[in-house]
Amino acid sequence: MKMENVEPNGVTFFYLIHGCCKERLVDKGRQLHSHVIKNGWLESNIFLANVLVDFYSAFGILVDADKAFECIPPQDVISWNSMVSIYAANDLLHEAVRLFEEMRLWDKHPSAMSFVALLNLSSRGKELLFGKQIHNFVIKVGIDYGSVLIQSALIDMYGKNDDVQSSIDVFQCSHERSLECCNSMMTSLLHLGFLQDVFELFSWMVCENIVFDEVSLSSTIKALSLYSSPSLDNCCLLHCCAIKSGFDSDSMVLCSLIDAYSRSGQIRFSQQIFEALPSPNIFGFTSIINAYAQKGMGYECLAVFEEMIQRGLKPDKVTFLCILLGCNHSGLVEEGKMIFDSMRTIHDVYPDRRHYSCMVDLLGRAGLVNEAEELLMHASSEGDSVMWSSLLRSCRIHQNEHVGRRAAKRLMDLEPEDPSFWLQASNFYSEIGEFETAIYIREVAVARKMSRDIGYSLIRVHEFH
DNA sequence: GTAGGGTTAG
Repeated sequence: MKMENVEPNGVTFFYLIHGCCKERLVDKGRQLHSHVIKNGWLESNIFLANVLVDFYSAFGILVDADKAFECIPPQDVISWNSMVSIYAANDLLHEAVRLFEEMRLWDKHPSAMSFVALLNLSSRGKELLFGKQIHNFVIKVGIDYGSVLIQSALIDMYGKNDDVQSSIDVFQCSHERSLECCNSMMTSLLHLGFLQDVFELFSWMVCENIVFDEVSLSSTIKALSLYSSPSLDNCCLLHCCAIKSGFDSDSMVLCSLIDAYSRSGQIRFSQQIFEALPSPNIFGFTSIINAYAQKGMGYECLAVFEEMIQRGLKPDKVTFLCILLGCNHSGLVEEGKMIFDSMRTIHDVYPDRRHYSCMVDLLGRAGLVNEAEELLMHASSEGDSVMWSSLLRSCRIHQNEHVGRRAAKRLMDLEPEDPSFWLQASNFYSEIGEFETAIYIREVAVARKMSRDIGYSLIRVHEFH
């Protein structure tokens, strides 16, 4: 749209660049940037400069965000905070800390947001000590200690660093009634596996008339899913809750419901939810593929995957892992091989350990033990104990003595301290009739387990060759 | 007349 008789200025461009950020228009934003430079607005308008930093960071173009930041003549606290957040989001801990230090040298006073950015950094980087230092620093400086933002960032930081008690302590001293703190507490509890507490917190919110949102609800549904077998009643209860509160069109809520229903054994409800999704995204597709995979419905996984491709969605590592699991649980060997090969060749997704592990299992179960071993060696020169253990199991089932010996040896080399792998190796040797070796390995395993349990070595353990 | 921001899936 062209504006007539109105001369656009810095403020106009501020809104335009903001819009490009929201609408994901990277090229347009770049054009606007050069326009801003030509007009010499950057030096006189800190708002404009700051929105450019955010624009580049929203697209992950760190280099240009950095350049835009350097162009701002006197950066203000917002510019600094944006850069610290960007470094934090890109896991550049040292750069973020360096910038924070620099900011203090320049005598720019950190705001609550500065601390939130640093706390997020320690959450992401699992830096508990650093997080505690920031916590103490916040108390010392006394800036906005009571703010909901800082409280919820602290609850999250302790939760992500597995320190549940500190997380609860902060929550109990915080604005307990704030949605932000409740949600952070719920995600921490969920992350740490305190599922019952997630339900209790949710009930408490309802009783206290704290209006929950889609994050609280999806966390609660997720907690339900993680129960070994959620009851259908509870799934329906939370589903009704979603409908009543108007969150039944939220993608996150619906994905957790797909998961919860399938785990409760009611895959048809998962199907219904998926089919009713107005425009399923990659999460929706992967949720239903995962549900089918867990139920051993391999062909359904493949059909949904096909539909996903036809809609132009790009599958990622998680999607492929779910499809391969589906093929594995249904014994679809050729299909699994085809999908696995297509990851790299067609979809430009590189398989990691989990995909290789799934394929080793798939091939091994099908009796293609040599092929499985070849793939395992290809995954990494070492392989890992899970893959070797799965291969050894396949060798036992399909009586492949040759590969089995190698797998047993590798497994014991990789896990000298884990008796369960040694017992598996021992069972393999009994299976192929080498009872002496089987007994020897079992004795070593038992001795090691005992010495580990007792705390010191009772029996001199000889290396097995 | 213009801003940054907590939790967030498969």
